[in-house]
Amino acid sequence: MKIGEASRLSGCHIETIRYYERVGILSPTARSESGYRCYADHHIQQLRFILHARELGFSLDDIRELLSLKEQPDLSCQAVDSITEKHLHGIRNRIRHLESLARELRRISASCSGGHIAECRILEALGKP
Amino acid sequence: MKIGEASRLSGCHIETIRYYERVGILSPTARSESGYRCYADHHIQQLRFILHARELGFSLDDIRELLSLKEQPDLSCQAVDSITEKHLHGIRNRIRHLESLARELRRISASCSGGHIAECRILEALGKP
DNA sequence: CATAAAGTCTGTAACCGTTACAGAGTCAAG
DNA sequence: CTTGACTCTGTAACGGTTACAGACTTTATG
Repeated sequence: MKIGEASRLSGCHIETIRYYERVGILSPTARSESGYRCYADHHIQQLRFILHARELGFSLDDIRELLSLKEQPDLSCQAVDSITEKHLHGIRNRIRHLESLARELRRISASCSGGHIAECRILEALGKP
Repeated sequence: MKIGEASRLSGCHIETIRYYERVGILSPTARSESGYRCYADHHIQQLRFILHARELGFSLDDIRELLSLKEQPDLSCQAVDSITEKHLHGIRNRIRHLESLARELRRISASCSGGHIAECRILEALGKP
């Protein structure tokens, strides 16, 4: 199967598929006589895996590791857990950070009483150290 | 004042200061005979403004606009409000998105009962479309 | 069978906001 | 005069794509 069909089946953009192969996330593909990439079912599965993991915010490095763990069925799944936990932790940190930004922004924003730029409390607040 | 002192006073890295000037966020600087950039107080204030706005997650484009609004004291501060609101809105969206990722990750993660990779529910879940 | 249209290839650059580095020049203190 | 700290320019890297340009191949239509 060629890249267009792989793209339709996996949901990944064509350019992204080529990119994944280039950076070693996706297994190398065979090539047709004319140089076209040939995809097999396991490529589609990998692409779906990558897509879903990306949607969940995993980095390509994480995904690379998850895919390589997947190849070793006898290993304990502790490593998988740990990657997942670390990622979840990172997400929670980002949420906390964004929440504190939102609080600060609301505070600053609430101080505006709708006059002219000269008396704008928002700009004033942003200028403070 | 030279860039080192501007950096110390503003809290921005030297490289970042030069970058801000290059992309037109920071006002152009005068140059000494030997080509060194010369900073005045208003540059320091701009840099502090930029730094604080960046810490609050505003994009450089937003900041460019905020700084240009700041130069027009007679305008209504509605434009400032609207940039702030839009940014706050974006942050809330990102929070919601991250929260849904976190929920999904917890769900997936909870399904793991600690066996081998072969039966790993996390990897299985990630492989599903 | 010729041609047009769609698909694919490679290589390169753009996006954002920095940061880092190389190699050259400048300035102040000892 | 030399050493060290500072600054300059230009370029490339980071992550994760996406978007080209220009060449080639395959498929569909006349």
